[in-house]
Amino acid sequence: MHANGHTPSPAPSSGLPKAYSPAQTEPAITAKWDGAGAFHVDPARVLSGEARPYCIFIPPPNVTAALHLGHALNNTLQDVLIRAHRMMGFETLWMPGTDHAGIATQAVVEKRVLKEEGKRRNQFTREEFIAKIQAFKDEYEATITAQLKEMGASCDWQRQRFTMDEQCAAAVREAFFRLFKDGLIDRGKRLVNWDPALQTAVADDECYDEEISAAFYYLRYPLVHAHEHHGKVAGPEEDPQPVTWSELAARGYPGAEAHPPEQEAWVTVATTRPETYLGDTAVAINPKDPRAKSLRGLFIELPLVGRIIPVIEDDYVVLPAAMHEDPEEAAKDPKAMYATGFLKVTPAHDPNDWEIGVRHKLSAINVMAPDATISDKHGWTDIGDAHIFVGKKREEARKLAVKEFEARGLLEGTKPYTHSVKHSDRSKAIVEPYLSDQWYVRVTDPRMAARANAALVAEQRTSLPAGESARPGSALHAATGRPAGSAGSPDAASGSARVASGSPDAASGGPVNTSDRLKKPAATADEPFADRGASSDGDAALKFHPARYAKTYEQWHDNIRDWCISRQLWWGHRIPVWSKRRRYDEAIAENPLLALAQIPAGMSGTSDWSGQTIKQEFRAFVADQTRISTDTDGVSWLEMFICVAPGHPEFESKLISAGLSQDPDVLDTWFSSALWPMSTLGWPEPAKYAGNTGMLEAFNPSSVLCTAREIITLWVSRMVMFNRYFRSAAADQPLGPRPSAPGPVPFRDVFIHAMIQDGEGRKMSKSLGNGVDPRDIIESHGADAMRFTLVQMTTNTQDVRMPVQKDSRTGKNTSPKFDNGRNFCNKLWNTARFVGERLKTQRTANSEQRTADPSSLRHSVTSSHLSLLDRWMLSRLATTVKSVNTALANYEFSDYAESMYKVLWWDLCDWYLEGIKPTVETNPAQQAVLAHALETIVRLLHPITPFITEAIWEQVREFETAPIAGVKLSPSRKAGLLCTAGWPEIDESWINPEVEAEFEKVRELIAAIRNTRSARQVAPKRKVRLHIGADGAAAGVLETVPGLIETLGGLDGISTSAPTGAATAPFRALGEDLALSNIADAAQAAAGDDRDELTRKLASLRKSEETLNGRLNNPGYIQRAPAKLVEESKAQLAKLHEEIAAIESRLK
RNA sequence: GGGCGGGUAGCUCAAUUGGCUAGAGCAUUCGCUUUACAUGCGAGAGGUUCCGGGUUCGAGUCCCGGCCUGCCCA
Repeated sequence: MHANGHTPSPAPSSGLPKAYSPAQTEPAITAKWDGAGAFHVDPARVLSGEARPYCIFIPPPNVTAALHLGHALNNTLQDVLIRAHRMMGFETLWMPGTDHAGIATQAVVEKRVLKEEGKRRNQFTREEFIAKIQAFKDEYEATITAQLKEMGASCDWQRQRFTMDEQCAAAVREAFFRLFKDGLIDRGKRLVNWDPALQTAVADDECYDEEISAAFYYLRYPLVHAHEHHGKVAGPEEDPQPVTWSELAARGYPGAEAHPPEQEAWVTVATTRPETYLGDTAVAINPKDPRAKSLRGLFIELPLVGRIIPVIEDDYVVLPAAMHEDPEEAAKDPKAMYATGFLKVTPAHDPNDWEIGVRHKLSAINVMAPDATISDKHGWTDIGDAHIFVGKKREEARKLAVKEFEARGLLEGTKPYTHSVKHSDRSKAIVEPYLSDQWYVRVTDPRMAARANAALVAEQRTSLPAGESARPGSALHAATGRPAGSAGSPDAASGSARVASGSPDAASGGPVNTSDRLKKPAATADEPFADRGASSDGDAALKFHPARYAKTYEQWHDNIRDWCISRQLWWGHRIPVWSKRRRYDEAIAENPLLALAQIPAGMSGTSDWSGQTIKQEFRAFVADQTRISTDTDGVSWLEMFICVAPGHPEFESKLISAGLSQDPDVLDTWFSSALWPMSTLGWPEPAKYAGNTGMLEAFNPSSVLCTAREIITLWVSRMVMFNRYFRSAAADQPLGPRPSAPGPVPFRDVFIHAMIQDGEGRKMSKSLGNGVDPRDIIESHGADAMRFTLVQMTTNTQDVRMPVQKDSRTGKNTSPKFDNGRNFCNKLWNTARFVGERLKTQRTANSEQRTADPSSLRHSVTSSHLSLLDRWMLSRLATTVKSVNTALANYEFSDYAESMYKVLWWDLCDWYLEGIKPTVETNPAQQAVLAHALETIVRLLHPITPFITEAIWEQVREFETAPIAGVKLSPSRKAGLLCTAGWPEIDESWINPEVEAEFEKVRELIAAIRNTRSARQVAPKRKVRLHIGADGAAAGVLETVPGLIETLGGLDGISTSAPTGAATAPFRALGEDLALSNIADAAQAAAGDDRDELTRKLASLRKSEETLNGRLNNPGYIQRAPAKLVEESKAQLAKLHEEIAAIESRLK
C-alpha cells in the first residue's frame, strides 16, 4: 500500500503516478476551490432571474466534539446534491455553520474545567465561565470547519454562521419577542425532567431509560373522617376522627370483617418512592374496584405530616391482579402483580400523578430543593412532625420514610422490583420530575402545529386537515397584557400550586381569553378565501423522502405538547424577559396595566405615565405579561414580565434600574436551531448584515433538508412551524402586524438518510469503541474513497451496517467497506492515465474552445462514423446520464454510485478500453468517443468524488478531439474548475437498445471462448484459433466488431474450417457449435474436460429445465401470462436444451 | 402501549413494485506480472429469499398468523 511511506513513481509518459495519492492531491485542490471562491453564491443572479436557486442549510454540527462518521455521511450526501446542482447551472448555496448545543457543551466544559482546574461552575462568575465555553467553542468550531473542508464540502464558507453569533442572536431575540407579544410564549409551572446534578430542566431527548434494582414498598395509610372546604383539602383538620374496620364493614367494604372491629382502618399503597409521600395530596382507587364505593367521602391522614388528603376515584389506577376479571391477562401486566389497588398521588413528583392532579384539581406540593434534597423552602409549608426529613437526599429520605412507617406498624411489606427509570444523558443522574416555573412556546396553537401538518404535500397527508385535528393546548399560567374579564381567584402559587395544566377550563378565571384560544382550531378552515390563497405558498409544499417519514412528522404534530424552552444554564441565548414581583392588591387586580405603569414611571423619572401611554410609546419593542399567584401563606403576588425586542439596550438598563431583573435562564438550543433557515440569511433585517441583502428572498424556502430520522421531531418540525409563522406575508416587515396567513416552508424536500451501525447492528458510540473516525479514513484511503463508499451504502433503508475492524498496524478502527471506494478511485485514476497516454498527441493549450467556439472545430462525429463498440459505449454513457439524473432527483444515492461503478469499471474499462486498444491511436472518431466518455464520467462523478475528478479534469480538459453530435459538455464558469463546469448532457437518441443487444452477442461469444479456455486450462498468453461456421450466427457477430473477438478472446485467427488435431475444444455459443483449436502443445493436449465440473453444470441446467418445463406445461400460464413472456420461456427452454445436449456430448 | 423499518450467498446490499435460470461488491477457490491499474485481469464455487398458511397461471414481492431484530414516540 502506498500510504506505507513509499512514493509512487511517476509514469513519465503521462505525468500521472501509477497509483492515485489522495494525500498529495486533496490539499492542493481545496486551495484552488478556496482561491477561486468557487462556492460563493450571489443572490442577485437569482433575483434577476438569471439562475434558479438551489439551497441546502447544513444541519449545524454541535461544537461539543469533532465530526463522526454519521456527520461524514450526512455532509457527503448534501455535498453530492449541492455539487450536482451547481454543475447543472443552479445558483447553489450550501450554508455552513455550527450549533452552540447548550447543555451538551456546557456539560463538556464543566467536566473539563473540573478535571483541569478542579473547579466547579459556581466558582466562576457567569461571564468568566461563558468565556471558557466560548474558547472551547472556538476550538471545536475550527476543528469542525477543517474537517468539512477535508471532506470536500463545498459550502459557501464566507457565509458561515454560528447559532450564537450576533446575526443569529438578533433573530432569536426578534422571534422570542414576536411570540411573546402574540401570546404564544407563556410562563408555566409544570413538571419538568429535572437533572439534580446539573440543576437544570432537561428535555426528553436528553434523557435515557435504564433499569435499576429497586423495591415496591407497601405503606398503610390511616383512614379518617374529614370535611372538604371549597375544594381545599390540604389543610389539616382539627382532630380528625379515625375510621374503624367496623365502620368500613358497615359501609360494605369487602374483607373488613377480618380485622378487629375497633381497630383503626387503613388502605395500603404500593410505591417505589416512599419519600414522596411528603407531597401526597390524594390517594386514588379505580372506580371499578369493589372497595371504591365504601370509601367514598373518606380521607387519609399522612403520618408525621398530618396532612388530610381525600380518597379519589380514577381510571388510571391499576387493579390488583387478584381482582382482575381475566387472571391471565393480569399476569401479563407486572404492575398489576405488584398493585394493591391504592395509589398515592404526588402531583409535584410524578408525571402520571400530575395528570391525576389535573383531573381532580388537586394541589401539587413540591417537597424538594433543586438538588433533590427534601426541603421546606420550595413550596412545602405544612411540615408537621416531618421536619426530620428536611435536608435529606432522596435516597436517605426513602430509607427514613420506610423506617418511620415501620416504627408505627404501617409498613406492610417490601418486594424487590426492577424497573426502568429516566436518567440524564449529561450527568447520568436519575431525573426528578420537578415542579418549576418554565417558559413555554404554545406549539399546540393551530398557528404552529396544525400549520406544520398543512405544509405536507397532499399525497403524504393522512390525518384530518388543519383545524379539525388540532387540539387546544394546555392552560396558560401567565397572563397576557390583554384586559381580562374577572381576575378571579389567584392560582398557581409559587410552591404549592393548584394543578391547572392540561385542563382548558382551569384557566377560565385568569386573564386569558380562553374562548379565543378554543376557537382557533376552526379558524384556519374558516379563513377568508383570500387568506387561503396567500397561504398556498407554504401549504402542501413539503415532501419527505422516503415518504414513510411523513407519518412520523404528522403524528408528532397531532400529539404535540407545549414546548418548554427555558434551560437553567449559562451557555445559550439569555431569555429576553425582565420581571418583578409585587404584592397584589385590589386596585391592581382590577387593572393589571396600572401596575405595569408604575415600573416604567420609576425608571424614566416621569411620574405620570399611564398604562395607555406605555402601550403607545413602547408598543413597537415592548411586550408584557402578568401573572397572579398566591403562596401557601395566603399572600397574593403580581408578577410582571416585560419582553424587549432586539436593539434597545438603553431600555433594558432602565428596566434594571427600575428594579426589574432579567431572567437568568437561557433558551433551549432548538429555539435558535428552529430559526436556522432564516437567521443565517439575515432575518429579520438582512440589510443590516453585510452580504445578506436579497438572501432571504433568494434562498428561503430552500431546496432540501438532509438529516437523520430522530431529527424530524426535534428540528424539522420546529423549523417548519417557525418559518411558516415568522415568514408569513404579513410578518415579513420587521415588527409588522401579527401574521395571519401562514408563510412558506423552510425547505421543500426533507431527505431522511440511514443511520450507520456497526457490523452487529449496534449504534456506533464512544463507549462501545466501535466508531470509525472519518479523519482516519481520509488519511488512509482519501476523502473521495470515503465519500464514494458512503454514497454507495446509502440505500433507502433506515439503517446501514458497516462492519468495523481494527487496523492491526495503526490500531485504529476502519472498515473493509472503504476499500471499495479506494479501489474505485484508483481505477478512475488509471483510466485517466490510459486515456492520457492515448490522446497526448491531441492536446492543445485550451480545449475549452472545443465547445465554446464550434466554428473552430472539425466536423462533429455522428453515428455513421462509429463502430458498434463505439456506439455501444455512447449508448451506455447516455443511459448512465439518464439514470444518474433520475437517481439524484429521487435521492437514490446508492443507485447513483452503482451506475457510475458499472459505467466506469464494467463498460469503459472492461470492455471499451480493452476493445479499442488496437485501433484507437489511428482512429480519430474513436479518440473522440474515448475522450468524451472519460470526460462525461469524470463530470458525472465529480459530486461523489470531487478531489480526484478535479485533479483529473486538469488533464482531461486539455484533450483535443472532434466533438460528438448530441454530447454537450459545457465549459467551466469559474477559474477553469470542474466544480463549476456543466453537467453532461447526452442526447437520448444515443441510447440504442439494438446496439446494446448486438453487443451482448459479442460478449456472449467472448465469454464462451474465455470460459472454454479456462475450463481447458489454456495458458493465458496462448493464442488459440476459433472455428466457426461460414454462415452461422458467430460469423455475423464477428462482422460487427472486426478484430475485437481476436483481441478479447486471445485468438490468433478465425477459421471456417473444422478443427483438426487433439488440442481442440468444442463449445457452444450463439446457438451454434464452435470450437477452439491449438489450445495446448501436443504433450498436454490429452488433458480433457473437467468431468466433475461438467456434471455439476449439467445438474444445474437440468434443474432450470425442470422449472421451465413446469411453467410451460401449466395451461394457466399459456392462457393467462403475457404472450411475450411465454415466448421468452420457450426460447429459454430451447437454449437450455442446446446447452444440455452440448454438455452431454462432451461427457460421452 | 402506539408507530415505522429490517430478516435474500460467509459479510454488506440489489431485485424496475407480481414475470428473465434471484443479482452485485467484499471475502473465498483456481489461473495470471498482461506496457492504464495486483488498489489489477480472467474463470469458478456459493441460495429451503426467517417459519407456517392463503390469493394467483405465476410470490423474495400481495394478504393472514407467528418468530427474530432495530429505531422513533409515549
